[in-house]
This record gives sequence, C-alpha cells and structure tokens, in this order.
Amino acid sequence: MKDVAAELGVSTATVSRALKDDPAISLATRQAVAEVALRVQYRPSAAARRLRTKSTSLIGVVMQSVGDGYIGAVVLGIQSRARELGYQPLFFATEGRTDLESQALEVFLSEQVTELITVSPSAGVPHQAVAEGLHVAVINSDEAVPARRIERVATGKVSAVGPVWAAEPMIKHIAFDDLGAGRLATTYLTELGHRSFVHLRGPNVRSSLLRLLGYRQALTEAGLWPQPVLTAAEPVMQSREAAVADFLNTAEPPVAMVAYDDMSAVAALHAAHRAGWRVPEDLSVVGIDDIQFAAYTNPGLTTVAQPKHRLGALAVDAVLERDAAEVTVLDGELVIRESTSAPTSRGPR
Amino acid sequence: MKDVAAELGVSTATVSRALKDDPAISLATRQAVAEVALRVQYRPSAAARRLRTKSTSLIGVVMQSVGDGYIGAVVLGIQSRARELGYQPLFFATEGRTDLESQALEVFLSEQVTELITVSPSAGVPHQAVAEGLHVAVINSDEAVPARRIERVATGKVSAVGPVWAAEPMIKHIAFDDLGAGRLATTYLTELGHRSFVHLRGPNVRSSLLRLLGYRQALTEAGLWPQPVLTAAEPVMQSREAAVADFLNTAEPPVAMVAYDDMSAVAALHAAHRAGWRVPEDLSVVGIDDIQFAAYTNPGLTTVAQPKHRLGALAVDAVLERDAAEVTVLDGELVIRESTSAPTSRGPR
DNA sequence: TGGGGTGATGTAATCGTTTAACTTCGCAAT
DNA sequence: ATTGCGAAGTTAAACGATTACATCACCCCA
Repeated sequence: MKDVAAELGVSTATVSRALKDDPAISLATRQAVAEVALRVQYRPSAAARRLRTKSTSLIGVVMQSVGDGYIGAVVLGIQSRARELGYQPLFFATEGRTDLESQALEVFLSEQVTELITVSPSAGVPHQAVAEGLHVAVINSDEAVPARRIERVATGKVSAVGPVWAAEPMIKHIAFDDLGAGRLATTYLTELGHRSFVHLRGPNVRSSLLRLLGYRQALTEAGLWPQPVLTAAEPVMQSREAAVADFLNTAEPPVAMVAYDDMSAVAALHAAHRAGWRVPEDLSVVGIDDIQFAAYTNPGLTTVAQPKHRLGALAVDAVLERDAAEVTVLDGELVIRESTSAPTSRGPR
Repeated sequence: MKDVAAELGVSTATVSRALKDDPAISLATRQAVAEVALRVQYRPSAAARRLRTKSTSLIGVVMQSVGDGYIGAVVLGIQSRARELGYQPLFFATEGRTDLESQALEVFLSEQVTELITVSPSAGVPHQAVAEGLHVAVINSDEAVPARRIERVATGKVSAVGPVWAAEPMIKHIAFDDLGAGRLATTYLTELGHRSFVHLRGPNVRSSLLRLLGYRQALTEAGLWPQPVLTAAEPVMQSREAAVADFLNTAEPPVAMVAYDDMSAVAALHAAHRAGWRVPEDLSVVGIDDIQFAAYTNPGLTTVAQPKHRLGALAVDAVLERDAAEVTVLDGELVIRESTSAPTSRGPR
C-alpha cells in the first residue's frame, strides 16, 4: 500500500479510501490508484485489516467429518497432521469450477498463506502458486514429467527409489502407486484363473492412464493381452453405466473387470445388476480406492485400498519440510470382498 | 495482554516472553504470568501475531469437493453462500472426538471468529460458543426445546409457522423436517399397499427420534400401528446389518422398511442380499437423505431427499442476520427409484 | 474583504504482538 | 573504588491497514 501511495505521490490513507471506492476521493485519483494497484499486484493483508477493524469475515464451521469418500478421507489426513504441527488448514472446494481455482489462490495470498496443498484434480493452481512463491504439494497429481528424487513408501516404511515420475521443480508430489494398483487388481484376477477381461477406464488424467497401464502390463505378462478397454471419459456415473451396459450386451460370461475406481465399480455393479449378470458368478469386479461404501455394495466390493489418510498427512509434511523428497509414492493394498471369484463354468443367466 | 501486564505490574514485552517460556524471564515471573493469563482468559490474537511475525501457520488446501455424502453436500452449501457474502469459512472436523470440539472453539476464538455454524452431531460446542458471545447456527441439531419463532420452508419458499421445535435463545436452528420425512417415506409405502412394516432406527438423536415418530404417526393414521422397530443405536454399519439380518430371519415377505437414513438403508440392502431376500419383491426399502450413492445401490434406493446444499446456505444467512427466524425447517422430497414396489404375492424365496 | 462551505487529501493514532536494543541492578573480581 | 558482567526487565518500533480529525485550496456571497 505504501508502494502504491509512493508511486502516485499520495498518502496511504488516500489509497485505502480509493480502493474502497470512497466518493470522497476524486474519480481521477481512484482510477489512478486502481491502475497502479493492479500493476504492482497489490494484495491487501487480511491480518492487518482484521487487526484494525476487529471484524474478521470468518465463519467457524464444526462438523464430525467430511464424508467417507476419497477426498473426505484425504482431507481428514491433512487436517489432523496440520494441527499436530500447529498449522491451520484453510479449505477451499472448487466444486469443479475452474474459475474458482484462481479465486482460491487469491484468497490464500491475501491470507498470506505460504504453503499450499492441492488434491487432484485441480488444474493450474499449483503452477500459479509456485509462481507466487508458495511451497506446494500435490496429492495424486494429474501431470507427469521426469523427476530427480523419488521415495517409494510401502505400507508404512520408506523403501526404494525408482524413475517413473513427475515433477516441476518446487512442487512436491505425494502419490498413490496407480500403476501398481492396476497391476495388483489385474494380477489378482489372473491368479484366480480368469482369461476374459475388461477394464473400465476413468477420465484422461494420470491416475487413470497409469491404472490402465498396470492392467495392460499384468495381462501382457500373463500372456493374455490384448483385452478390451471401456472408455467413460467423463466422471459421470451415467456414462460409465452405459459403457458397461453396452459391453455386457455383446460379451459372454464369465468376465473379470478392473474398474478405474470404486465409484466406477459401483456403476458397473449397477449396470450388471440391470443386465441380469450375476456378480461374482458371471462378472468379477475389482475397484480401486476402498471408500467406505465399498464394503456395502451388493456384493461387497473387492478393491485396492488407497492409504488416503496417509496421503494427506504426508502432503503436509512435504509442504512444510523444504528438503523432503520430490515425489513420494505410496502402495495400495488389496482388500478382498465378495465381488470377485474364480471364473465359474458358464451357468444359466 | 495489556491487562495481564498491568495486573502484574510488568510490561507487555515481559508477558509476551513469559508466555513463550523464554528463559530470559525468571521462573517466578513466568509462572505468575501463566496464572494470570489463565485467570483472565487471555487469548492471543492470531491476526496481530501474523501481522507482526509475517508467518501465518496457515496451509491452503484446494480440492474439488469434499465428498458426496450428507455432510459434504452441506459443507459445500455453507462454503458457497459464505463466499457470496464475502466471508471465509474456517472448517474444523472433529473426527468424532469430543475433546477436539473445545479445541475447535479455542482456535476460532483466537481467530476472532464471531459466527459459528455446527453440523450436527457436535455435542456441547454450540452452548460453549454462545457463552463466548458468538452467533451460532446449528444445522439439524440433536437437541430440542420450545421455540418462539419458526419458519417452515417448503421446496423453495417460506410458508408457515408451527410449534414443534427447539431453541436455546441465541442459537439459530436450520433443520430438515425429520418427522415429515418419516411420514412421507412411510405413507408412500402404505399407499403402495404394504401392510407389514419395519423401521430401522438410527442413533439416539433428535433426527432419529423424529423420523421414528413420523413412521409411527403415518402407520397409526393408516390403522396399521403397531409395527416392529429395529434398533441399531450406534451409527456402525455392522450393527445395523446385524439388526436387519436378525429381523429377516424371523419375518415373512413382503415387508416394507423405512430406514433411518441412506447409509442405514444401504446396510439393510446388504443384509437383505446376504439373506437372500429380493429387493423390492420381498423387501421394499426407503432411505432418507439422498446421498449421491443412493442412485447407485442395487437396486437404486428410493429415498426422501434432504435439501443439503440449502441447509448449509441458510445456516450462513441465519448466523449473519441477527434477526432471522430462530428455527427454519426445510421439507424433504420423495425420490423414487427401484428399491420399492407394491407388495407382491409371496413369491419363491 | 472576510466568513463560511465544500471537495480532496493528509496526519497520526490505533488495532495486539513481537523483538532488537537498551536500562537497571546486584554482585564479584580487580 | 572501579569495572565488568549476567540476569531480569523495559522501551519503543514495527507489522499493514483504517479512520477520526485536521488541513488546504478554492469558490460563493454578502
């Protein structure tokens, strides 16, 4: 504010008033101030404003949790670790609207946040954020580029290092081993004795491509590639269901399906149910994520669990310790329920 | 801080140092300061501290949404309305630990928050909060006491006023019409021609009791009371499932079930599936909430939708406008899917 | 010629903490 | 006696904005 004032040869009081469009300030001055403020990227300090005005524009919200899905669990992990370290998380849900992302960043900059975590997908924010000098960590990023230092974390302990990964310098990545999960799910099915497969693909983001790759690798190793892949690019349940329904029309049981994630698997179960395919007799399904719901689908969903809480917690650590690994990879774990079985001899449909 | 300093006849600098346990301050003084600080309920100003130190202990978190369950949707409603009005929500998930509730309040007080919203259940916070002079609104409170002014909001518009309700002066309540939802669900089943019912009760909180009451009222009016009620006091899926499984063992189809909420209904569907009961042929199930998942259970769940987003938005308004109604009630809406049908003549199990 | 009004801006205090730099005091060593 | 030194505080500036009050130039009208 001082800078803006100095540049125009006026007092900070004038600037303050001009920015509030106080009619006491001449129009010419107001415009000049607005122009300079924009040019020098003036950003008001929320702290100073609050201190002076004693009004914070803050609404406290207390709740138990924030849902049992993938993001909810990650958020809980972030929150609990952040508080352990004396930090206060400031959440911003974009509701899928890209325009809100920059708005989120703007809010954070005014709050003088210096650490930012994003839970993918969330487009450009991370890059804008590093440009502003923030320390940023991305959980399950959508992007990929070669990395310099990677730590692979297997169920609890740091273990190895490998060159698979993605990183813009300055952005820390915390990621689930999507490729491994795809393989794990697929291998489980091949070992069960399945020969006829199908993969229900997710949207065109990293995690989806890697899971597909895992599916492919596992099948190639088993000598079963190629096998069909269903595309439902939009994360919209209807389109997933439709894709599965179309496929089931032309296929013969038994089939083993690897779904992009638990929600996709749920859509598949729904489609199967409607098409009269029995699970797991006609169709084995395995998901990825292990959301709370997965235990209560009919039948219970076999899935590769993602360490969601831990992803959140590690992101906090990554963003706070400047020297942490660029990329941290966490392994999934197979959770076997009732949606999978060995292929049955073709029974009555 | 000035007060503490004055009371002890020392400078604020000393107090500041003493509170950080700076060894430059004599032990005696440190203890004295700590004691007085506690007595006068000294609460540091986060804003001032940030302004001075330029370190905010804030971590920005960006994500798409926060889950598709009941709370996630409410939270989205809160956030979007708050931002529209230029407010910044500060979320705190207690993860069910009651001790964290006071901690949440403590954080908010340091942030000089003056408006608080809680999404039930969340025990004592609201009362502590009013004691501290905050304006508080509770969404779907667990408690009940006579109210002075109620507004009933039916699908969009404020319409009537009635004397059913709960309010500690100073606490605004935004609530879903649980009783009405219970009735609506039940009546739908009676009109379908069902004669044999069962209700799967939720935990011992207001919403659960009211839904049960609605079930009872509707059946009484239809001349069908009494009918069984299953109790699964803990919001634990296992116990719900077990209760349903036990019941199905001794019952004869067709049965019509009103579940406490969608998650309970899911547990019921799961139990039914395992017990070999067909839905909806043997068992009709209706839930309450309409979480995103409800559309994808097998079969799709008929449910009474709660206007979740709106509950959140209205809570923001309530907390910001001091003169709003003490209690606002929102109506549910029946969403018909495939988990319900007219009772069938007893088919083969 | 002066009094008063008005429009545009400046001055300076203030919000609650932190912290660099300084003071004060008692005591020991010279 | 003087000096030096550490312990225990104090003083005051600073953080970045807001705002009551003061100032100033200029014009209008008597």
